Amino acid sequence: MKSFPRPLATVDVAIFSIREDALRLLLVRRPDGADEPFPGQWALPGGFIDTARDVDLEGCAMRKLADKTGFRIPYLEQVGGFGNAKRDPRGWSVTQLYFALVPPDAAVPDESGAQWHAVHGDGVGARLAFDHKQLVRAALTRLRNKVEYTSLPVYLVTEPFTLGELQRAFEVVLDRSVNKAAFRTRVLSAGLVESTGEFRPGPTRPAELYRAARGAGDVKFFPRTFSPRS
Amino acid sequence: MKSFPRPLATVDVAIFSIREDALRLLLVRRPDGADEPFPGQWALPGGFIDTARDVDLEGCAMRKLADKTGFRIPYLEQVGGFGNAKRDPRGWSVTQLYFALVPPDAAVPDESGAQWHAVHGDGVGARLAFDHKQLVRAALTRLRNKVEYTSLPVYLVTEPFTLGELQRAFEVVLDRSVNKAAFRTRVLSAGLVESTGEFRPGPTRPAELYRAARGAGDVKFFPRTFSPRS
DNA sequence: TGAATAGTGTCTGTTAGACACTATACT
DNA sequence: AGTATAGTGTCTAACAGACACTATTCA
Repeated sequence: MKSFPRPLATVDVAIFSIREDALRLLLVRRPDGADEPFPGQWALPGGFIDTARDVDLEGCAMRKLADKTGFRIPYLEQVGGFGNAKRDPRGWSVTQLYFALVPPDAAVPDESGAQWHAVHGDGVGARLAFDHKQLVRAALTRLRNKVEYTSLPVYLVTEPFTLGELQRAFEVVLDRSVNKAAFRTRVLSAGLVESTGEFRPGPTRPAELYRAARGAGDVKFFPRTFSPRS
Repeated sequence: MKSFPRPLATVDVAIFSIREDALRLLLVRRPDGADEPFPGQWALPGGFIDTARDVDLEGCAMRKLADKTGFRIPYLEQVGGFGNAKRDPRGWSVTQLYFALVPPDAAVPDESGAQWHAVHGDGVGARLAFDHKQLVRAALTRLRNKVEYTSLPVYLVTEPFTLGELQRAFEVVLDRSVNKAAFRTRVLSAGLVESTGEFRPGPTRPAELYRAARGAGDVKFFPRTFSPRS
C-alpha cells in the first residue's frame, strides 16, 4: 500500500432555527491564538473528526451539535463534502457539511459563545472564516430546495403547532408567502401532520393543534412543488 | 491547535453507462497482495486523495474517472461522504462518493481491468469490497430520483440522438416504461433538447435528431415528476 | 357587534397519462 | 400494399393557485 499524506478531515454543521420570525443560523467565534486560522471570526460550528470518539460522520456531526445546543433529536442531513488544497491555511482539508433544523425552543448555552445570525438572501451579514460563506450558501440552497417539495419545516416548529404556525415556517424559509388554502390542502392530504384534537385558545378563533405524523417517521414528500407557475 | 490523528481520505466514483440496453456500472478489481484489503474483489474505481496532484475533490474524482475511461467531459456529481471507523480495515476512513454518467461510446481501455456490470434492482450481482455495496445503492438511489425530475439521461446517450433513444435511456434507468406522448411533450416543452434539423434514416420512418440544448449548459428540471398517480 | 384569525368551497389553468390516431419511410 | 416506427390530437383526472366566502372566539 502506497502511503499518501492525509488531508485534514473535519465536520461542519449549519444549524438553522426560526427565531423572532426570521430564519437564523447558529455561528461561533473562532478561537483566538497566534497559531489559529481566522482568529475571532464567525464560523460554522464544527471541527476535526475525533477518530477515538466518533463512530461515524453523522455521530461526529451530532457531537458538534450537542456541544452547542441541547434538545430533542433534531433533523440532521448531510449536504456534501468540500475539499481542496486552499480552504484551510493548515493544508489540504476536507470537510463534511451537515445541516440541522432545531425548533425555536432549543436552548443555546450561554457559555458556548454561539449566536443566532439572521439569514438574508443567500447568507448572513457577518464575514465568515474559511470557505464558510460558500458552505452556508450550499446549506441554504439545499434547505430551500427541499422545502419546496418536502415537509422539512415541521422540524422548525415546536409541537404541538397550528397550521398557521407551520405555514409561517414555510414562508420564513422560502422568503415568500404561500396560499393558505393550497397550503392546508397540500399539508393535510400529504398526511404530513396529524391532529392532536386539542385547540390553542387566543384572542380570536382557536386553532386546531397538530403534530408531525408518526409512523413513517421520515420526511414526507409532496407530489408537486409550491413553485408559482412561470 | 490540538492535533488529531487524521482519517484516511479517499474518493470513489460510480460510473454508469447504458450498454446492450441495460444500465451498467464500471467496476475494477482490488489489487492482490497480502497487505491489501479485499484483494481481488470487485470495487468502485477510486482511491486516496493525492494532496500533491489533486486541487480539489472534484479534480480527484475526474482523475479516477480519466484513469478508467476516455471521452468527452462526462456528467459528474457528488453523492456524499461516507465515513466511519470500520469501513476500511486500515482504520477510520472517509470517502467522497461521486457518480458519473458516460455515453455508450465511451471507451474503457482493456489494460485497466475494468468491467461493466449490469445493475439489477439496487445493486450489482458481484460481491463488492469495503462498503461499496452501500455506496452503489446510494448512487443508484440518487440517480433514479434525479431522473424523475431532471434531464440527466441526455448524458447517457450519444449525440445526436432521437427522442426514441432518449426515451429508452429514461426507461432503462427508471426500469419502467414511460408514456411516449407525455415524454415527448415534457422533454420538448422543458427546452431540454434542440433539433439538429437532421434525420436518422432507417427501415421505417426517419426520426428527427436532437442534441442537448446549449446555453443553460446545466441539467434541466421538469416542472413535475414522472411518477404515476397513486 | 366588530375585529381578527381559522378554516372552506369553488373556479380556473396547467400538466401527466392514456389511447387512438395520422405520417412516413423501406420492402 | 404492408409493416414498423415516428410523431400528434384529444380526453380525463389531479392538483396549485386565486379568491371570496363562512366560522368562531374575545373584547
